[in-house]
Amino acid sequence: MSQSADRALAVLDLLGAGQELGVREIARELDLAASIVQRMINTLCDRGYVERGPGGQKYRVGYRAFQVGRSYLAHGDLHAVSLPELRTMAERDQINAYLGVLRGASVVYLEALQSKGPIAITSTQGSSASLHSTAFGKVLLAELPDTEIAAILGSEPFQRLTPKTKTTLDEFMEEIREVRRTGYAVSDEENIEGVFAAGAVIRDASGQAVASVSGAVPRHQLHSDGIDNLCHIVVGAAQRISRRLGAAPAAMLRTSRSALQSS
Amino acid sequence: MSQSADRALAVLDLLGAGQELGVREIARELDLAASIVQRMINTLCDRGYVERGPGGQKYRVGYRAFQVGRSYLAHGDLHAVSLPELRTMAERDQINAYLGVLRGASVVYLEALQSKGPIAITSTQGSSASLHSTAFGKVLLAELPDTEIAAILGSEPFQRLTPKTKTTLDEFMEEIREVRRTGYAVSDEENIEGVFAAGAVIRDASGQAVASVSGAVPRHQLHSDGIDNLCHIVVGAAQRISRRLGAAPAAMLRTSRSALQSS
DNA sequence: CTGCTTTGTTCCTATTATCGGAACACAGTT
DNA sequence: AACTGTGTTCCGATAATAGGAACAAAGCAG
Repeated sequence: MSQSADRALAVLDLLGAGQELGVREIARELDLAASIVQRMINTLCDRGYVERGPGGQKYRVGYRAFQVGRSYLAHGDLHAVSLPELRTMAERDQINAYLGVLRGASVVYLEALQSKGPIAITSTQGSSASLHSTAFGKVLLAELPDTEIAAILGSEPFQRLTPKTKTTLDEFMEEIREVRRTGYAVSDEENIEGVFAAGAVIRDASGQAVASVSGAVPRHQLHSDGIDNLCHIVVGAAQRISRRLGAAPAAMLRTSRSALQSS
Repeated sequence: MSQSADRALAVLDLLGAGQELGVREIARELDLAASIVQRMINTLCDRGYVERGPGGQKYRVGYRAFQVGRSYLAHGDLHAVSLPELRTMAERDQINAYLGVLRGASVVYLEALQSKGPIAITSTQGSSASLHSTAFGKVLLAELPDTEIAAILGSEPFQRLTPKTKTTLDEFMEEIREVRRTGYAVSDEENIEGVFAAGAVIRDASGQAVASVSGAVPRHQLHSDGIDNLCHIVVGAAQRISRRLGAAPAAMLRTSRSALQSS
């Protein structure tokens, strides 16, 4: 809506990818005149959202963006309440523990705790993952009406991430129905090869699904009853978090079809 | 420099304080017309930097700000290299461990690990602290020329945070000389009552001070030789981190007077 | 050393996007 | 029902922005 503001944010978006960029480099990428980018950079620098890299030539994300972004976790009690549960999963149960929310067409990881196990699964706090291949995505999408799910997932075939990734809407909706019945979702090497994950939704006091917990372990590490065990731990954690957010125990069972958000 | 972009960032800054605000509320705070704020909010929302609160009326920081802000830690190896050292401090040595950088007239905490000890010291990742009262501030300022220190600290008397806070430039510079001699700094209940902290700088491959480690413990928890022990641990951690960043062992001893950054 | 290229940065004015008061729709209160 | 708050939309005068061109400095190849 506001061109200048939008361009400034576009610059920030670009730098948010992680690497340092020069003014003309950014200009080329965004297809803008260097002088425009220069002005945006200056404005962003003045407010600390962008800063010069060590070399003094290129620019990168600034400390203010870090501070402001951090405050995202402070809204509500979600993060604070979930952290102890995630820690337990990671430390006691040796499960990689994640907290995520549905934003746009992705899951955004609010927290990602790595267990001390042998294999490191590399999803970090702040990163995002696709919806059709993760337990996160299934469990969060299951809350929405079918038409909306299709709209969010977009055109088929969905991106194939592993041989086991489900790439058609039919396959996916089949599983969504299962998720709605059982109250949890699994991803059996559909997102990352060799990784098995389970997820369950977290509800707030109004009964709406606001986030999701997920636990992931190396596939080969699972014993015979390992899957049931993993699902049990994840569902239990999600329920305890929901209860501490004020969700009524009864509400945690029902599958709310109301929209999570609009946009 | 760019008015619109600056105003959009001002809105983000305001929301970054943590609470949800309405359009007119923001307009009043920033002394702008509601329609301007509305346009900025729309732009910020489109890009995910701002989102509607659960109520649907007010606005808050969005997930994109979180993601972009997170990428601040990915620059260089500083955070990744420091984390294990901080963990050791927190878990093995029962010390609250912090990693901070000098930005503007404050220390910004890149990491804040709480030890499992009895007393929780509440400085969180992303928060900031004053320079004149913390070990962080002393050790980072000691790298700069005297005139610049005075400029950054601003007008006397400095804000009194505890009875032991040093509030005059003379007192402070006295201590800075001591810091330059010993290579580390302490804050004896100068920032928070009952808290004793020690800090040491981290240098990168070029020998420049880029950050600082600090360890804090409850004052009464210190034994007779506790202070020496704390300082030793902190200095050791800072040196190991510096070495892993490529700093030459010799460079870690010298007190660089070169400017850390301009602005 | 010199010319070529690329960088960040500044200048300037036609143009265009922004400003912001006023008006609207809705919600909660009195 | 009148009032006061909210978020949101409209639109013409106006002021801020756009962006090509020019500059200084740095890096590199010949």
